[in-house]
Amino acid sequence: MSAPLYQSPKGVHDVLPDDHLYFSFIKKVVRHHCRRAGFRRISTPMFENVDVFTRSIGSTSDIVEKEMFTLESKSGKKFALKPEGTAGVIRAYIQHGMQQLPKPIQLYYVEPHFRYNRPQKGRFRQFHQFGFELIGESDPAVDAQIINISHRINQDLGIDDRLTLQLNTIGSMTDREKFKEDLINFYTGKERSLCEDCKRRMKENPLRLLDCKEEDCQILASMAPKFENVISSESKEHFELLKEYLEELNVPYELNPLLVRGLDYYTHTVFEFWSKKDGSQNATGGGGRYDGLIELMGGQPTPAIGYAAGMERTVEYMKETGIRPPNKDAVAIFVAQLGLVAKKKSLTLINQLRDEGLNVVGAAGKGSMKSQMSLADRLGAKYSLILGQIEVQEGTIILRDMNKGSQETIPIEGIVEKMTKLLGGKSLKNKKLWEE
RNA sequence: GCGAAUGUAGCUCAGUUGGUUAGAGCGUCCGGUUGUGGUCCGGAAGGUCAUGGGUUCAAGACCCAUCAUUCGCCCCA
Repeated sequence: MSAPLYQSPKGVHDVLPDDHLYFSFIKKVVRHHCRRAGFRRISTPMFENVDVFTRSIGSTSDIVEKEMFTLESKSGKKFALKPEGTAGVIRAYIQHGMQQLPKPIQLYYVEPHFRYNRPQKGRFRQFHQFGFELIGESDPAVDAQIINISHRINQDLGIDDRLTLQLNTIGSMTDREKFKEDLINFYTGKERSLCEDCKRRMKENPLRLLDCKEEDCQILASMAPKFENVISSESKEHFELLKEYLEELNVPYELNPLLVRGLDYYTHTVFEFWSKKDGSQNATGGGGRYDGLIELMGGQPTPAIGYAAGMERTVEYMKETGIRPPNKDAVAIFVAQLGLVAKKKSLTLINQLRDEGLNVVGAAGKGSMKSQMSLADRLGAKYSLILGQIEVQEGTIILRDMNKGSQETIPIEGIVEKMTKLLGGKSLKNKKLWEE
């Protein structure tokens, strides 16, 4: 590739028309499921005060430590491009007094997000996520419903077979703090037997110590304190009920005691959808309960749970699975024309056909019949309508079936109705689009 | 943030141990005599060989830097 004068910065990409077929389809499926379940769409700004993220996600998490795109205003205010969706939604929830609204509050979003990390397969600096949050209900039945919706979305996108649902509970904030302490106590004095990564983990993310692949670390991990001994009976019961509900809903899951999420605000239920091929490396989405977050951000103590998934990864899995999204852009009719009078007539004809809700393209320039037909072919038009001087004079038009390669000359009178019938258009004539 | 590989036309790639005007297939455009696509045939356009330096009489090929992509690690969507 010879370098163009300008190219997109590292790790960020254009979404080209072919990929938008997938994006549109994913959005449609997400919207469908969210609406059915009472979620309403929200968009939060592309950037927030940096504190919104450091406070919620946790200042020691990787996302905050090294993956945030930060901006600074002339007056020295610090902002950050949003690295994930939940923090902004919760900020908006508190700011707009949604605490006063009847619970639960259910919100969904489809937005770009930004993380400054080294690009890789399925990992970009700008990427898109859809997600949903349910605020104000702590019952495990809600956890089951949220997981069920994400599972159903995967099913409708055709990628469910490629994924496994990993499920775990990480207890309450205090359970977890206690457990971290226990782990650190246990590992203190044993640092010599740990690999370099684990020495680092001990300081930064002790829960990950249990997840190491090194043999020596695994031996130690097997002797380490168990989370079962720390978890509160309340959290345990919550998890037991959740599992029952998931079985009732027929949602298959795998228990994964080592599943930890990278954001600090999670409590109790955590889950991720892992690729069967790449494991956690390419999780398509994940979520969990965050009962402490709203209070942490200055609101009333309120339980909540959410899920978010990456669109780019979803598209990748759809492609690998061979799922082709429907092409709503497909051209139904191509109108070819020859001569000035015919061209004039074809302009109104094209308009009339479009008013019937059909996708219609006509030759704009002055190409030959040959080049017009070839264009019709490449656009994948089902039918071509051909209007020349002779037809204009005779009051006829040629209707060509592009797949069969056959054509007939018919009266131009009633052609719009005929085409609408043939292609099943959805008339937009005399209809205000907002009345739909 | 760490380690490694790659970078030749819109796309997929050739390009011999450095040697004159840089190649193919696909795609694009135009033709194959009147107003008809998908096949076939012919022709054309399109590349300062990612960018910038350096070595050499000579560099797409060798060296360095930069940029981008890809693959591991870390982490995550």
